[in-house]
Amino acid sequence: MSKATIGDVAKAAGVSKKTVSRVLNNEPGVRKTTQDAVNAAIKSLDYVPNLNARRLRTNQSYLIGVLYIDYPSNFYGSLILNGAIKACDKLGYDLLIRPFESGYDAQMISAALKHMVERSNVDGFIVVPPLCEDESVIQALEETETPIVKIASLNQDSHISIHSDEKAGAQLAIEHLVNLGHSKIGFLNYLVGHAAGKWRYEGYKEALEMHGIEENANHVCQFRYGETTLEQACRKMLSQADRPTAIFTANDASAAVVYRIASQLKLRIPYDLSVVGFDDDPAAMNLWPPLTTVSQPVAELGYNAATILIEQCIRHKAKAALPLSLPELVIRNSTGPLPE
Amino acid sequence: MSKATIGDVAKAAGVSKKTVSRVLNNEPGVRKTTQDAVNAAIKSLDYVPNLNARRLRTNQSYLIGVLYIDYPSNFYGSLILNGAIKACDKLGYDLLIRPFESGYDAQMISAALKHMVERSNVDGFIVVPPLCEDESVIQALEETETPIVKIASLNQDSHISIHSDEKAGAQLAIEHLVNLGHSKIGFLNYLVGHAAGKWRYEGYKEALEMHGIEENANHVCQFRYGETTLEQACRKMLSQADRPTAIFTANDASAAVVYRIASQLKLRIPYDLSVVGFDDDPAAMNLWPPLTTVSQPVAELGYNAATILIEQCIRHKAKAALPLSLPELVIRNSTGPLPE
DNA sequence: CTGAAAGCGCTTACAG
DNA sequence: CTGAAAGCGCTTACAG
Repeated sequence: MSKATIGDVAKAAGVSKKTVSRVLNNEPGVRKTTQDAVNAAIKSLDYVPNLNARRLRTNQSYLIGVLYIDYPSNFYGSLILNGAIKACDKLGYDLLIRPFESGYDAQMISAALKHMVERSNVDGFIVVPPLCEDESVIQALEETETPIVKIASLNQDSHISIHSDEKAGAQLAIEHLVNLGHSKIGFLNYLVGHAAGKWRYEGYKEALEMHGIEENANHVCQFRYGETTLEQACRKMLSQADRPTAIFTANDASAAVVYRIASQLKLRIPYDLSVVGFDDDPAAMNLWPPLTTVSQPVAELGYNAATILIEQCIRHKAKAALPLSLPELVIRNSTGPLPE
Repeated sequence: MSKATIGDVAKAAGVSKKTVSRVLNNEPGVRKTTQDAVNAAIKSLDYVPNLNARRLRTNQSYLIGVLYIDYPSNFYGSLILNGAIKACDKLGYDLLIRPFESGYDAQMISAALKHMVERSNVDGFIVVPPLCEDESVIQALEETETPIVKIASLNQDSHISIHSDEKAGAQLAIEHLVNLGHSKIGFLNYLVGHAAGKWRYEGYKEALEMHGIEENANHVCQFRYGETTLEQACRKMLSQADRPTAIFTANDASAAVVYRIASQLKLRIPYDLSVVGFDDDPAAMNLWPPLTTVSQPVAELGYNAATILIEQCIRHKAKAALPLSLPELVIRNSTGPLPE
């Protein structure tokens, strides 16, 4: 097991502990032949540095915290974690997760953050939406004076936010519908207050404009998540004489609502109505016909967030442009040509 | 912030560092008045012990790892994590998660475990099914010589396994159906090879026996997870002249299959067919009519697993009887009286 | 019941 | 390009 210490390696390589330390940390100014000798000793002794000693000495924990709301079937959060773990593995960090119940309050947040910072000494935080849109959370975070990176946040002034080009994703959806001949394209947004809802709506608007289609207020419904008027509004939209022939929804969960209402109104998908969602949520796998949707590389967001947090915010390496992931259109069976 | 050290506290309380350490660790043999003085100093200095120093000195990480397979909508895994985190918070530990893709292989496992043990120095592991039923995983785990606690494992000889009384849960389901007048009660098991599948089947059998009902081989279907013959078998079972009037499924996902087949066969739930699931899986929330199912306290399993791992396996406190959580029947609308 | 000394395994600050 | 000494903040092993 990992019993060898830096002293054993130093002795085996015929150098000082400090020189071994230099090699371990890729510090410059070590002769190539010395490096090789040290590396050989490391290998032959099966040496693994003692992280706890390094932690004590450098006063860093090499731990980063992820704050998210835990709700059933949170595929988004899981993928963020997966991506972040991959980045941590690569950079020598570990991930500390901190799920909150949806009924969290400001006091629970600040107690949890205090615990993570004072006891576990996390070096930084990744904050997943919708938590990163909660001012009380951000404020509590700022009080800890610990670096943070947000994911898909509306407010990008005070902190770095990692996201994909969701607007472009929405445009992909609209373009697909226009190519199928549709011009009466509705929009159902259940994510008002989220960056995602805003960006996807912007993409919808700009794509319509690009194709010379006028936006029709009767074909657009926007709500906060949890507002139960969604179904009524959807029913109303689809019951109009001048109803849309296609609907783009800001998330797949809303698309499921459209399916239900369409079935009640005897509108067959895709023959009478085309539907495009957003998210490629596995929970939508049960929808019939299979949903055409926009998929963004969520794990990549988690990976990028952790990487930027560690390299730029913690290690203060040179800042580079933030990566912008690209969503893709996944064409399945819920979209079809404009009915004659 | 947490700048004060044990030395500052010692000075403020007029005692030695060792005595402060005794108070911090609840070691016996400190006079009450001394304790009070130390605690007052701790409070006034806002002292929080430096975990990294303790880690280095005690050669423990106060970290425990959780191994699980990551798949979409893994509500079970999430609840285990939530419960385990709660226990860790209470006992001064942190949780390191390690999700594997379902296509994992033995080499990925042992590389990941090596990393967690040698680099992150985890003090113990919690292993979630179905990973804990994989012999290659258990073997790799044993090679690390680190304590482990399994959750709901078939093999309970070599390691502690935490689970609920799933057999009793299954019996609750059958009793409910018997009370509604049913005696032709089918069983659909999609979890062969899992402890859950075994225990739920045993509960089914014993409950039938208890009520003097003979088991009918044509009313029982058992498969490994992922075998696609489930639908066919279910259709066959329900197409028989002597079909069951009620079906108990070993998990909610299988109940969803029953719903689909029943709909194809024009069997109305619950009028023509009663259905009881197991898990109370939030993914089954979309089922109509709402599914009667057995719910086990999954977060409690995670809590108990972490507690036992830390107190018994790591700290070697006195062993007590393992806790046995109790499942509950959640009656919704998929079960009704035997049709006339 | 309490304390002085040593040391866990690294890195920092300095010297050469 | 390399190293000797000191020290991070705790706990262990011992002494009284």
